[in-house]
Amino acid sequence: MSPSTVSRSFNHPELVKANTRKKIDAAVRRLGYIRNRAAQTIHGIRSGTIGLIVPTIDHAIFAELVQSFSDAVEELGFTILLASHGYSLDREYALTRKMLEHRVDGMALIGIEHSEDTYGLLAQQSMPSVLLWNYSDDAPLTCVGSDNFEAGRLIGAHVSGLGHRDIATLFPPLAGNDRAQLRFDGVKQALHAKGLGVREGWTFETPYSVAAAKKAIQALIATEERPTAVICGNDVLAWGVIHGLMKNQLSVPDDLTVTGIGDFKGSKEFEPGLTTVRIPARQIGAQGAKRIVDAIVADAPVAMGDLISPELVVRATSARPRSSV
Amino acid sequence: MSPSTVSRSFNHPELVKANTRKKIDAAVRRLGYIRNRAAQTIHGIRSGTIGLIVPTIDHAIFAELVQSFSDAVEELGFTILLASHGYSLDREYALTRKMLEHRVDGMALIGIEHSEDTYGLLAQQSMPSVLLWNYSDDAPLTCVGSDNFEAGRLIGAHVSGLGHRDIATLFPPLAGNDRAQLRFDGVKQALHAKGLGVREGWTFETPYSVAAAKKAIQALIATEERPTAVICGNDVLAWGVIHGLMKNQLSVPDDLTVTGIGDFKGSKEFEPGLTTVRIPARQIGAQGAKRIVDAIVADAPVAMGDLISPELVVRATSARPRSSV
DNA sequence: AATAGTTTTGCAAATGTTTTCATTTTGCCG
DNA sequence: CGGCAAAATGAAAACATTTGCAAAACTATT
Repeated sequence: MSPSTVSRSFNHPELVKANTRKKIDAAVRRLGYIRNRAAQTIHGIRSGTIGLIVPTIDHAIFAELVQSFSDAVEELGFTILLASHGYSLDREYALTRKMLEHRVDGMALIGIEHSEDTYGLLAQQSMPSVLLWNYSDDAPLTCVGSDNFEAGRLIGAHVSGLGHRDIATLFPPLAGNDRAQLRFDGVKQALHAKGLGVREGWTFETPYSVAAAKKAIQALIATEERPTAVICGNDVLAWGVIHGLMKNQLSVPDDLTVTGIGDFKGSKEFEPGLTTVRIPARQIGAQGAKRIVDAIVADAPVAMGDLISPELVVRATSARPRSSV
Repeated sequence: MSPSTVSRSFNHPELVKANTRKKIDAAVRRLGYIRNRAAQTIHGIRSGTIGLIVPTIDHAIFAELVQSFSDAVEELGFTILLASHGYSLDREYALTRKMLEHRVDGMALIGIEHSEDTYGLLAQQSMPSVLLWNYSDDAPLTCVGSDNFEAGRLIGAHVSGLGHRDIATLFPPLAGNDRAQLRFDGVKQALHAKGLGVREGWTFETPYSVAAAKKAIQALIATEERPTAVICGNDVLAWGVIHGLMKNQLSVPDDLTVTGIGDFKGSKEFEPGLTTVRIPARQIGAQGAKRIVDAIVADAPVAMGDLISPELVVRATSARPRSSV
């Protein structure tokens, strides 16, 4: 009947007599009582929330990641505080602060590049944190993700290995986006290894959308010289390119090879099936969730990260260039 | 220097001397102090969080909705507590409870169909709430969304108006999904109005994925008789159908008319452009956020809902059936 | 029936903040 | 420079809960 007993009945039921517990349960139901986690939280008890800040939820990639992360985290009894920063690392800092005010038990961010302030904040509050999506051995925090440089390298090697020499690239804006930057670097390295470079004027940067990519490729093919291959920074851009080419009666891969990175849902089923590099979003989300929750409940520093290897997936949008056949 | 002054300096800066405020700010920075919203919350002060529960984040539609809702809500100073129930209304109830324990200031749910318990809980806690995505005049709570029945009717009328008689439908599972159910009802009504029915054995239900739709349509066209049109419950299924047909060298719309519902990002740019019904997810998200925040800050019951009309978008995947040309 | 032990319950302090009220400080005017 | 109002600060109560400790209520043993 006293608050203490009610509290115990919720948190340590074995300490209260079955009979009292029953009475309490009845009263709780009758009054529609819902316990106040905010009041628990100020006792240093875990809030049961984990902050997740992504650049955007709008894109296929992150949606899949958020979903799997959220599933895994809920499974383990936590709830997600979600926010998106629209590729602004300053905004990311502000959002991180806000989540700390809410006393989240842990934080997950996308990528390894973050503002000094953000890193400082997390360290200073000794907040269990994990970086998702990209992996690097020397990241300042535990990370669970793929090697985006390697992903770029794989696709660059594949395309150049097919004999392409005139290669264009289409990437989302690289600033403040280490994932895209690393992929791009990987592509360049693979081409250099074959003595190739990306031609000046054939490296395009467009917003992350089918529409933008479609427009960009149509501008490109309207010019005199055409590349024989277009390496895209992700699958959405590749879809846009393919549709742009279809629109102009150009055939993939006969006229141009087009590749993506990511292997988003649907990329396999599309016709023609997209050649890409698989970055398993679901696995990253699930594994990342496990890591952070482990760190929280064990109250131990977050353990080593996980490298989830990217994997080349050759389907039907890449082929030898026509001239070289 | 006393807690009271610090508190005032944060919440009513005009009440503290500029000089003291400066000292406090310095100390705050030096110590890395972050104020504890949980402790504020127990004073009946708003928590600054809004609960959003969706069936899944994984699909294009909801991702877009979540993004726009989240953007609008952040703009207004709130943070989102996000969870997904995987189309289980019981799970939705449990998640709602959890969010109430976290003392969210408001709740947003998808669709109008929810468990008795969920509605009871929200009413009993007099929690400001809004239902997103679907609109109905006699919903138990304010809703901001489109008229999904009308969406179905529009596309049904369009397809039958083109002269199609042999029409198949491909929908996601209807149980516990009022949006899909209403669309389907709308399609049926439009066909009945023309004296048509959906043929027994030509109403398909598949999971919500390109892969599943592709598989389903390939099974269908392998049979003797083929429909001349396939009405899909959403754009993702339509994409799957189109790719399935392409795979089998069938042409859209020459061999079959294929339509979607939703007008997802990309549907316009895909080749051929998808005929569909636009349900403006961004607008719904933004408007829904506005409604709920208004209700929270005004401390008034959530006002009337908003009907955001669906709109037929005829592109290149629908045409008169060949036989009737 | 008294004792000892065990189980169950309640009391009180503590948590980090806000707010009301009272007290102190400041600034101004004569 | 004294007095007074206004401005700034602090002390204390309040919020909903948890927890250590003590009291109370049982149970079992003699």
